Amino acid sequence: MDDQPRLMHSTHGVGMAGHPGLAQHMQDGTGGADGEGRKQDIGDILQQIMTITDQSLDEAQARKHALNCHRMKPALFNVLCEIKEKTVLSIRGAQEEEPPDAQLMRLDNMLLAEGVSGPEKGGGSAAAAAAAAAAGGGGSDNSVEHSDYRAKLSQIRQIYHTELEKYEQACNEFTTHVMNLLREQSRTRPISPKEIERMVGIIHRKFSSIQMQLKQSTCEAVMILRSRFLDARRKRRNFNKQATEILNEYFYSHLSNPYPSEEAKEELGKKCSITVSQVSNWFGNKRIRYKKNIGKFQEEANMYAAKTAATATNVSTHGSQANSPSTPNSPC
DNA sequence: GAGAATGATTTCTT
DNA sequence: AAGAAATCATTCTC
Repeated sequence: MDDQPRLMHSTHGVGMAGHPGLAQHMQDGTGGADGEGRKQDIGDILQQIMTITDQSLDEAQARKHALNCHRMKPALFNVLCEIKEKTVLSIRGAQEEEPPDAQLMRLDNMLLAEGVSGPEKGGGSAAAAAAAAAAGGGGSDNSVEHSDYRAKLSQIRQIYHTELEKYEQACNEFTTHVMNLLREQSRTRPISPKEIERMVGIIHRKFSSIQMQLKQSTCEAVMILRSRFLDARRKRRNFNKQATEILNEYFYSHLSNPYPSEEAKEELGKKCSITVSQVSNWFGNKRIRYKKNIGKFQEEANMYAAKTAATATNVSTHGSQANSPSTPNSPC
């Protein structure tokens, strides 16, 4: 009770000193002359506001309505909003730090690159393709591993998207809810649209930090998956005997120029169930190793020369073209 | 288990 | 960009 005059006085003081809105309202009233009467008016309103909680619900409701309809209400509301705005801003100014979204961008880029976010490319990302190409080796095993990778990646993708959607939905729902609540409350307490906007911003930041966590853990999951599959690239497996045979046959039958064309590489790759780059690797290795130690490979060279010669004879005798190399034999 | 063989990767050259 | 050369990392063979 003792407080109220002080409070009224101080509010009044602020209103007069710092808030032209109320001052103006107070001055351009209908009668004009008696400032004392206006002060009394505002004092009454504040008194009513302060005591509203002591009243019964019905009384309060009626009082609330009366206050809402009061001609001074908009002015008072504006003043209170301004006071609040000033105090809140001075408090917030210090604690409001803009989180660096560089990390968020990095995460987004990575998720996009890994094919987790963004359009689905038949479940296969660049990483999956790389894993497939790198794993190479025995056809069936490789494809099993590859599909395993793809399945796991799409699982991660699916979880990521459902979670993201859930967060977005929750964020929207919560924002709408809070906005409605604040709008509703702004009828009885000083909440400016600006403040509602700021509150929405805060909610969005909170939710985006949750999203960031989701993105981070998704990235981690992809990295683990990726490392499991891509680290297996060094876990090479030797080509099967038949593939090595086919490659050697080509190599020794083209010993004078062991550089298969792109088409020849593709054909060899198909025959051996390996990729074109694996064919290139094989020929690269073979050329350099042969050149380094021709003597060591002499026996092998002779063997394949005999073999291709035999095949050629067989072909010419039977008039069949099956199994013949793409280029005529040229024994060294 | 040591060393050879081999497929893949990296770096340099053409 | 393709290939040579060096090197790495794994697998095979003894």
